[in-house]
Amino acid sequence: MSHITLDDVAKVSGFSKSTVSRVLRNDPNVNPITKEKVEQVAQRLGYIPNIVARSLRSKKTTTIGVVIADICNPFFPSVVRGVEDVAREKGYSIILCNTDEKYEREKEALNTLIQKRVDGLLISPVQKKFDDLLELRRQKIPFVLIGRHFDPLEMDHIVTDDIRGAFMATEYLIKKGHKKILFINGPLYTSCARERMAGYKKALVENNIKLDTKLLKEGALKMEDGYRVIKKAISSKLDFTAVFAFSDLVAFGVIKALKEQGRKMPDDVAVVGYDNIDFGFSLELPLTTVHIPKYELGSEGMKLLHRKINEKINETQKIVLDTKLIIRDSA
Amino acid sequence: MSHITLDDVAKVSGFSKSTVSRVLRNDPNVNPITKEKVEQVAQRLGYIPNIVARSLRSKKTTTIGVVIADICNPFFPSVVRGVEDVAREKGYSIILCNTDEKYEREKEALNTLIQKRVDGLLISPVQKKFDDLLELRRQKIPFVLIGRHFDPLEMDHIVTDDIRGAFMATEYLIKKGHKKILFINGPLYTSCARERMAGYKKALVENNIKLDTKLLKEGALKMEDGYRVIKKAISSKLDFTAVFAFSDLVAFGVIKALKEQGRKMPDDVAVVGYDNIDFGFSLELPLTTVHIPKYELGSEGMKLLHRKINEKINETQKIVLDTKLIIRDSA
DNA sequence: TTGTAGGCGTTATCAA
DNA sequence: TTGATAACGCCTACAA
Repeated sequence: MSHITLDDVAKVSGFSKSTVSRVLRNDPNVNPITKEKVEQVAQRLGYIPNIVARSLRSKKTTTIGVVIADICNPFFPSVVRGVEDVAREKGYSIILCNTDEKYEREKEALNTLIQKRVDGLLISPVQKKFDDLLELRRQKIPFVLIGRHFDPLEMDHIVTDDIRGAFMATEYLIKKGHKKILFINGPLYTSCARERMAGYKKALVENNIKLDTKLLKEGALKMEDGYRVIKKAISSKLDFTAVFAFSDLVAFGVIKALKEQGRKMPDDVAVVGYDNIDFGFSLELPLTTVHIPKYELGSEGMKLLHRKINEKINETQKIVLDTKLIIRDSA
Repeated sequence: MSHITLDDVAKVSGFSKSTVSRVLRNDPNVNPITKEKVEQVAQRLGYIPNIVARSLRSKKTTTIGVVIADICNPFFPSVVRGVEDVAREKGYSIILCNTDEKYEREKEALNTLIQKRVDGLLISPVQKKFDDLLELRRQKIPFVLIGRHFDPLEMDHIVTDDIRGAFMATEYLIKKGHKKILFINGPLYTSCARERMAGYKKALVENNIKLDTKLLKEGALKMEDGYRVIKKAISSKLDFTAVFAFSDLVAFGVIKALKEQGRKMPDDVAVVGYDNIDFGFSLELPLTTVHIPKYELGSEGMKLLHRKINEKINETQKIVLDTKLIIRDSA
């Protein structure tokens, strides 16, 4: 309850509200001596600017919304950290929302964030629907998509080269002699799942391996999903010598299931993950995986958003970051 | 730029601003028919409440600040998730700030958060200084400390029973026959490091083992710290048969260094961590550790904060959650 | 149940 | 360089 307002500082210092406001905003159009005096009074009274009031008047909240699936998914902390570092540097705070990949939650989050008048948004969209994003656009609220994008819709985004990532992973397995590569993909409503599928197929085609749709699974997001798919695959006697998982998390489930079945890795079955999350290196079986620049996804995404907010850029900006194959012991 | 304001809805619907305001806040004192009409108009015009304006007037932002060391530290995502789940349920958003254990950063974060008039704060304090927290108290802004606390200062907090946690870990090692237990503790300016030290000593005393200060190291927070301490200990021919690390992260560094030295675990050296972070189970060497209820630290912390904000509780609330020893393969 | 008036604390605009 | 005045969009108090 700092009851001290700009008005109080004005009265005590003897200057007008406008002048005091200028001083406190570091407006250059103010006499240095005045500035000094006002600052001293403000200091002495313990004045604390009310950003809510400032926001109402200036229509800027210096706050941005960050909407992700789940901060507990080891993919996201680095992304969020990248965002926050750049945001802080530019004078923004971030409001964090988890959607758990549920469209309704995403919609609610965006609604709240719109009502709170954030200056912009960074979103890793669920992609089951996108009406909420169109609404954002209609409201002319700047936003940048992170890690996923909508093909036909022209929306600013920053993603990784997942076609190439999946291609590298698959080709690596093929070069190792594998022909029956079980691909446990993510939900196909996500752009990254579709692109990884494209990369997987491309590698097969270029190496003259016929696509076997029985080796294509989709919808995996968590460790349990990988575990379940493998258990089922084995009980139904599916024939495969390698697994390419949608994420390291899914790969962990795969490895767990495979181990329970007594399959040796990488000899009986080779496993490749995706994301290169922390500690993937110190696992029982150090994971071969595709590295995604998570921190940069966040930091560069925030930089783009900042430009979108402050410059009037009309063209859609699309940033694609490189992926990299990390070879360890699991394949 | 939804230019539609409450005023517009009032004019179009033919009612006054107050009535419209009542409708939109679900104030019971309004004729259902009126409510219906107003809601329809609001809907038709695409009215979006401006929470900034509401906050200025009502002095409530429905936003709380969450100040932690680093979301990339695997300890924090669950904590933050616990906070966010409860916050969302109660109608709050969370602004996330990382301090990297730097007091200046904590102070800046709190400053910004105060200026943004958050309704309350959840803080995992750096503890090198606490002037900023006293300022918070002076301003009568509700806040709850998470995971750390200040002994003499009466501040609301939620922590885990680290004396007991460290006691259990140490005693477990002793029962296994270890007498020379290297304790790589965290920075002693943190309450949890001091309490774990107390638990460590208590276990020694109760088992008639003389404390060897050469086996006491402090200040470790990251993986590198654990790695470095072990390297140095070995090069200086320090004699130890077990290591109790401040965190799983530190333990990872310990294990790495030990492995490089060709020491077998747990036979040559037993290692116990702390926190029970994800994937600690699937490491090359599944980690024996002390479990901390991270999610509950966040969710219960948020519940307490919510009570602090809405009820006028004067007594300091102190919550202590249980810790639990998780025995796996590293010790 | 509804309406009127005023103010929350700041910045924008215009004038001096 | 400084000041007066009017918003920003909403809610609170009080009156009708």
